[in-house]
Amino acid sequence: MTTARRPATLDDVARAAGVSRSTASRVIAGNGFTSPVARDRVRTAADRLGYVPNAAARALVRGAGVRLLVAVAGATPSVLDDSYINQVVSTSAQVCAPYGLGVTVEWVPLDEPGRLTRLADDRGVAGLLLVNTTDAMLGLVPRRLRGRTASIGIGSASVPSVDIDNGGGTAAIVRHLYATGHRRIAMVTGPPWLTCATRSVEAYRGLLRQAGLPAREVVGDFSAARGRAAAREVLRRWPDTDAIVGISDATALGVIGQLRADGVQVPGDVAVTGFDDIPLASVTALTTASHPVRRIATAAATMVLEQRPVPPLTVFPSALVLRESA
Amino acid sequence: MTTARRPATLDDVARAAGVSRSTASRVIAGNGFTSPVARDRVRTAADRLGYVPNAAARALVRGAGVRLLVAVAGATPSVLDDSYINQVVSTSAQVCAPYGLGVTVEWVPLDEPGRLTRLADDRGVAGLLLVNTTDAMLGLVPRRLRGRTASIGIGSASVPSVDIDNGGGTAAIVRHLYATGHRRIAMVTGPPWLTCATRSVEAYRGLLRQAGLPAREVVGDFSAARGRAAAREVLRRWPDTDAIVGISDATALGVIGQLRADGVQVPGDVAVTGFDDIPLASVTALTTASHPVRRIATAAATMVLEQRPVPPLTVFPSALVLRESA
DNA sequence: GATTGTGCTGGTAGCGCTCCCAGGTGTGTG
DNA sequence: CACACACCTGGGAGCGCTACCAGCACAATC
Repeated sequence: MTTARRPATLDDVARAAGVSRSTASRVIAGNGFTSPVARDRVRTAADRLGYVPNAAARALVRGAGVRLLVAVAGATPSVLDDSYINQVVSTSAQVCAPYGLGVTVEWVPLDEPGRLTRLADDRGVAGLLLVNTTDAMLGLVPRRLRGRTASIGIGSASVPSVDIDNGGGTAAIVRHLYATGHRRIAMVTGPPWLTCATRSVEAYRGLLRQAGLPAREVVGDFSAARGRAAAREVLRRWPDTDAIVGISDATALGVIGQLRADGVQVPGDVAVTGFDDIPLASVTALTTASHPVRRIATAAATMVLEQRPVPPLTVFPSALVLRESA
Repeated sequence: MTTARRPATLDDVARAAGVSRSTASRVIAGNGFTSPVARDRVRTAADRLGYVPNAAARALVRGAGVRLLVAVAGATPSVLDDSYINQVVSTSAQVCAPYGLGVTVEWVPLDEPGRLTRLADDRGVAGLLLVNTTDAMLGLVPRRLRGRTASIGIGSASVPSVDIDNGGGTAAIVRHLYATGHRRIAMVTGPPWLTCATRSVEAYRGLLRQAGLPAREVVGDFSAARGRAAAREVLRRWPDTDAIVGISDATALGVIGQLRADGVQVPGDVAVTGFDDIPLASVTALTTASHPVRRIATAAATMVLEQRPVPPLTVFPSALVLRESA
């Protein structure tokens, strides 16, 4: 409305409201004593001038930082292209917006966890979101950011974390396969250094051991491409396999693509399951387990932004989603 | 290595290097005259102290802003959940990281483009990335941010834009269908208000008209769910359809899912094509056109960050990707 | 009436940085 | 030898904001 050549500052607001800058600051920031009269006048003036607090100035004086750093561990920088990571970043950005904070993603090489320290030492970093967290990273969070850090996908005492119940989800899947008569169940796993992936594998192993069945594992990396190759490897090593558990939906879709290309019927000859329940899973009729990434990311980002002191570990349940591939 | 209780400031660096703060600033920021000796001493001191410039202070004095705003137009806030948007946000965040800038996403309702002004008026906003841009939005970019704005997916004189060649990609697909003998070609379109989606539709219409064939259009929205419903509608209205062009891969996969569920052979009875070449397209053997979202987003974000004055419109070519669905 | 609160206000010192300006050197030109 | 002009430096102001502190009024208490 106002033809603001120069955007309004707190001084402008204070002058327009006929109070001091201090009072205006108190009203806007909402701390300290203010009379109803002053409150009202400052608010009106601010509205009229279209005043928007300057995030940089506020951050500077508060020593607060202006962005959330999403630090993703991985073997190569290409982890950042992953759709899971994309969702975490995008969701965090949504959560941060109302706080006037931005989001930044960075890759932390597996063999150089120290990179985390360097990245997080930037005073512009207001909080830390650890993804694909390794144990090494937990010890490298700068003291300044303790209490402003959360991890997605690892259980830890030092840093609050939020995760899906990988073990539970995988167990439900394996139980379902067993219940439907499968006895020669293979798994395409995730990278072994990833705690959350490991939990799935452990659930798989545990259940098979309990049933007196041998495990058949091929290492994967969540990708569809690796899933294709892994499918071949599984059938080469154990040709009588009648079910393949994928660590992710992408993996499973890769497996299915390869099997069908090789003339193997799914689920006729081999049942295949995924994990994540991505939108395409319903279209491709994939049996999978739910993985509400956005809810997880929202919970984690909120933990950081609000400095929730209490819940050290939040676990979202994973529900079995039955479709046709198994 | 230094036990930095308090993080190093430029003053600390200057003191350690034995120069004034001004000189240190010049060396770090890399502008103004500095002697090789001073440069070296300052750099060494900065390294030793682990100095990282304070983004907030820098932004404050430069009047610069601390984050890139990705503004996405759409009917509902759920556009922000879209995987395409996720990729744009995530890629932008990667591009912004080295600049010390964060990223924020916000939804601009179709029926309230003015929201854009309010969001962009925040002084913390250093640049603007418009996605799913409508004409109304172009006029609402605050003056302060002209020249710090780019649009993904619209051709416009007022704002530099970068986009995929939707028309060319779709034309290549339609030509391929025609060349392989299809004459009753339907299309599941995108939302009509979206310029970039419209270009695809126009290419489709133009080519059919040229060939003397009637257009068969059903409105979609890029989603797989809508694709399923649209497939039904196409076959209900034009039962003899022998090819369906999807506006996106998700749409196409939805179409395929529904067709197969209804006992229609793909590509035997009906050929189906997508657009985007998402990772799963190769797994599902979908014929499609490439759409390098990350390269597009990188180009757009870079335009904003570096204030490229020159290229008003960058168009990435879209290549036909032949697979088995058509 | 003196004293202690309680509620509110304005002045002011910075947060860490950049940038302008006034100066300092040293080298070349009239 | 004066002068211009390059290159380089330090001093200092100030970006917009918050937080601290002193101070004022008014009421409640002794």
